Amino acid sequence: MITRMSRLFLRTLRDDPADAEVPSHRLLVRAGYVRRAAPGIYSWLPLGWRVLRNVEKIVREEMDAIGAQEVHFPAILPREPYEATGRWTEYGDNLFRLKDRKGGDYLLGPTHEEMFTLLVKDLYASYKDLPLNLYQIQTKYRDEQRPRAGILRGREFVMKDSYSFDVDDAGLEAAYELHRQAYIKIFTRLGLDYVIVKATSGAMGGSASEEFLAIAENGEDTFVRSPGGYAANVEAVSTVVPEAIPYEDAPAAHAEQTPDTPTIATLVDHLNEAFPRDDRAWTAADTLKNVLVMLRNPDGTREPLAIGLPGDRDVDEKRLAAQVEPAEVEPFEAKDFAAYPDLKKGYIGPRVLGLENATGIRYLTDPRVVAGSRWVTGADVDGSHVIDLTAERDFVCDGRIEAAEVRAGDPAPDGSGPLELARGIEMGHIFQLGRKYAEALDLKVLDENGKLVTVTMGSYGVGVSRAVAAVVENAHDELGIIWPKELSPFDVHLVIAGKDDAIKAAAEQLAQELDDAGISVLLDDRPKVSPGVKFKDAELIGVPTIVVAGRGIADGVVEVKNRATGDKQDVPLADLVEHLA
RNA sequence: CGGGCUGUGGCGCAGUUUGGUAGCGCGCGUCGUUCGGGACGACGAGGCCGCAGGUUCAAAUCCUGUCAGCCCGACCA
Repeated sequence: MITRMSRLFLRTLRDDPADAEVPSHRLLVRAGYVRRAAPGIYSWLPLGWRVLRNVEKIVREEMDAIGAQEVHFPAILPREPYEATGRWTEYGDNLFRLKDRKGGDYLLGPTHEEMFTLLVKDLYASYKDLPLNLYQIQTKYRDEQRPRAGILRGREFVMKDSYSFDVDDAGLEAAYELHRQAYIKIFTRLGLDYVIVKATSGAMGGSASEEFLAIAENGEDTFVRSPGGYAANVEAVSTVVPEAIPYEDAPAAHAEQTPDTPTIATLVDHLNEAFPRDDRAWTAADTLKNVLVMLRNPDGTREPLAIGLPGDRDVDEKRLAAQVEPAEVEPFEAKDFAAYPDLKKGYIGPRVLGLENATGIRYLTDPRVVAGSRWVTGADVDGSHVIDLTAERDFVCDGRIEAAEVRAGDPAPDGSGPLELARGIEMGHIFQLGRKYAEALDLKVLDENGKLVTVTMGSYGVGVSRAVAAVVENAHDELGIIWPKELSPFDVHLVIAGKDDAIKAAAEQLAQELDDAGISVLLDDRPKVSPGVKFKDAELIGVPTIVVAGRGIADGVVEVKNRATGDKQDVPLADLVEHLA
């Protein structure tokens, strides 16, 4: 069927909408793909709906190809399963909750682990039924505190989620690898510039986990990569541990007066003035900073934690949070200091920290604090620091922690060169869930010995509606969108440029021929619309091939334009179908 | 939840300081001219000025409250 612009439910906007900031949001609204219905909630117009379905088609094909079977759950879900896994409360305000007329609790599904697990439990009971891979393409609901960036982060969005069910770890790993390969195909077909990064498992629990990030300036996730191909989420980067340093001949630690040096900067200045080094100046990296936080465990108990790290680095809150999960990090407040009189704020040293020392506070250090490394650090007396305090000889810690910020130029853990920081949009997430949900919901099967075993699961997601926006972020210019072939709402945008009946007739015939050949056509047959407007709209809408039927018709040719490159070429009418096929 | 900015026809905005007939551009309708890079003229339709109170003879404009949007931060399987 030929789609006619004269009848298409579409209105393009000449100006950028005032409430849109990021390119994908601006362009999808301007070009008439979506309209905002409520904060973070969008309606899809004919053009947008076609693109969304194209994404779904790619996802379906690749999921079907690995033997996953499509199902469809309700979006509105009962409370009980989410109560069983603790997520009714864990999700907090992010959950859209509602009540039925009898007062029963329901929720709009933010994700469907529980429902899939229960469905399998409902029907299957034997190892012979496994492995099993199920997926759905569903509308998900999360009442985000601050939806933003249009389609990129909405409160209602379309997601493909799939789940694998296996009897053993080997099966889970195979299912995971299958998904990984399928995702590579999906994101390649979407035309996204993406990277696969190691991720932390987050609140989902489980172990192995990777994220597929579309590389984009407007992305919300920071990741690192090296020239040698290493890539990881910032939370997952491990520090390269320096060699231990022999310390037999190291000078003894000595406490010195360092009045009015409450910050690292003032301390370094004071050191260089009062205790200059022979070889070089003191820097912040010579100091050992001890940061205190309070951890709140899921059961509500609180426990202090001290973190020792080089003074030139700050604690990265996300990295710290990922390390101490499921506990939550809270600030160490004045009243907490009051409870530990040995802590001298601004002059805290490792010798009062640690389970075996005065305060009994657990003390974890950055991996860079290796045996034999020498530090300037607090002397636990107001106005005094210790110089040459040597790790292992003069103090010990209770363990290591990866909580220091990662900086551009830091070495990649696999030796593949210096790290670079970049931003990405999370497009897919695969992980080996393990038995967390199966245990909570009691999904067990009989194994070949007739013994009950808990099923192990994997969970895999693709942001389908988000992909539409991510692709636009990746592929646009100042004129509008530039769709990759597989996503474009149409194969060809045919513009009638001219009022001649001969031009119209030729264009109509071309449209029919293309359509007959299975090439979908958007025909701009709007009467009384000037060619300039039609060209601008075509560029804004972003169909990759624009064909102009205009003055060339007299010579038996049309102009074929490549939206991406701007290349133009005259093609004889008779050759057009073959040229575009 | 903190900080900043903003709510006026479908879209983009002016008007608010100093209260007194609600305006401009785009878009939309009719007619005519135009027709390869967002054409022109004429006439026209469309607005409880976010909402609720208050002050006043009179409120888009002043006061109080409230709701919403956007951006930054915190949060985010």
